Amino acid sequence: MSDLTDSLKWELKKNPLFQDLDDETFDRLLQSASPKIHKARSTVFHQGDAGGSMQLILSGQIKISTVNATGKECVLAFMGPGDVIGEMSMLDGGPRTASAVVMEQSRVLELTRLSFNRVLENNPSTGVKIIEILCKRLRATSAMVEDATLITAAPRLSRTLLRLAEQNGVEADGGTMIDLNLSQSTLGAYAGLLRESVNRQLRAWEAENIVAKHDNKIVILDKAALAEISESAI
Amino acid sequence: MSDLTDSLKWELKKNPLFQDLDDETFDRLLQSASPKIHKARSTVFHQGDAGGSMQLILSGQIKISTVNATGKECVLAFMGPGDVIGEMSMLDGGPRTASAVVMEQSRVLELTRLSFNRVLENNPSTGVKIIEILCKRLRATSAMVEDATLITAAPRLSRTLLRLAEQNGVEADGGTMIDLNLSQSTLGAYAGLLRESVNRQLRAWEAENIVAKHDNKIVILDKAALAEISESAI
DNA sequence: CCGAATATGCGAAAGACTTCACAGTTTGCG
DNA sequence: CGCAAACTGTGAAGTCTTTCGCATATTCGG
Repeated sequence: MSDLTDSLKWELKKNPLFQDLDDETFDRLLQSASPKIHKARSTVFHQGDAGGSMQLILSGQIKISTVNATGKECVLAFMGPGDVIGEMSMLDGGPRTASAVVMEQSRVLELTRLSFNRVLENNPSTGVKIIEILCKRLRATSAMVEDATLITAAPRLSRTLLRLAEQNGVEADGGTMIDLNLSQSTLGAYAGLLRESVNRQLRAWEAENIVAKHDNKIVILDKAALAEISESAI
Repeated sequence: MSDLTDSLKWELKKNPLFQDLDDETFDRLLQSASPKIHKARSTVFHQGDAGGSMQLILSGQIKISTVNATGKECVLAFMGPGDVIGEMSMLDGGPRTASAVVMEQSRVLELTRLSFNRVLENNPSTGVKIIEILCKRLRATSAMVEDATLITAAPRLSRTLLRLAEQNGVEADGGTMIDLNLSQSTLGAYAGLLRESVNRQLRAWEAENIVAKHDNKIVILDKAALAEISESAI
């Protein structure tokens, strides 16, 4: 029996993934779904694990990242409320290609493959929603590949910031603030750069009033300048 | 009216994408599908275009790649017989994120969104096939992101070669031959390296009997050595 | 069959990032 | 409130790739 509150159910109903489901199907799906709290720095699932479930993020921030043999981290995505994570392994049965590490304490709803597949078999429109999610991921990941082939740090970081601004930007202080608690190391792992390089580049841009810091978050002051630096990509 | 031959139809039936379709649905889908020949160096679709169709490759080789503002190419994938390309834009209606450039004269079957959506709406299992295709793409692309964050040329190229060997490898000459006609530039654009770097690294490995050339194709002689170089990733 | 375009093979110099080392600062938890 | 752990900010040296320039080979088309 699920212990989901009505207000949570009502909240979930707004998620596109569930919008086309009739009440009965929706309720049945939620009965086998379990809400969980994950503390900061904990891991929702590990790279290499078998993945029989996906998680819908209700609150918090989670990063999807891998660590290679030498200990180098590579961040693939930052996910927040409304996003689902782990759907790939749930869908194709393959192992987790990356770990999900909690950046800010998060509340997630775990959906099992069994219950979700039942929905999928009988609701073609849910399949379409999943396809949309996967396409969106694929577009984001392809963009990362392109950016990652750039050589120098400036265009790489500028593209990364612009991408983050689109996904997590909020208007503030005469600029676009990237609403994530990012350390320079984590940003580096996402951009494919060393922490030191990120630091130096960011400081240089601060001096030029292209970016600023507020609340430990990055604010893009001069988007046009960043865009131009992006274009100068080598 | 489609001019597909019976032998072609029979061939298509074997593609997993169509396996679960009943004959009537299959025939209807093929009626609005058109077979096309594309010559080497031609483009099946352009980056930025609106994409209302996907292409099933019947024969040939096609590379999926982007070119940035500075003219630098980034190859996302090499696709061959049995693969579909362009499905992402067909499915989500977004613009093409990359161009499809023909490497060897190719025969493709073009499927339109309209006809395919009709199948999708009535055949949940086709949705599942598409989901599988997208998951596979996503795994491949994520792996590329990881590899691309590596700094030095040797591990990057070694991982690229191992990945290509898995996808397009055939046993030959006491090693695994990568069955693609790749120029060093193209390989570089795929690995995120300059043509010169690819050349130097390949020559070095040839001297160490780790790889060899046959028919202008790369043969991996010592997979273990390449794997070890991969692990030494920085 | 030949010529033009494309690919390959190198070498040397220059530049950018990485590495390593350390100090100061901030955060988080007891 | 205070300590420990993380994070930030920098400097200098070293390394590797990039860049530039050519010569040779190959390929494709006329």
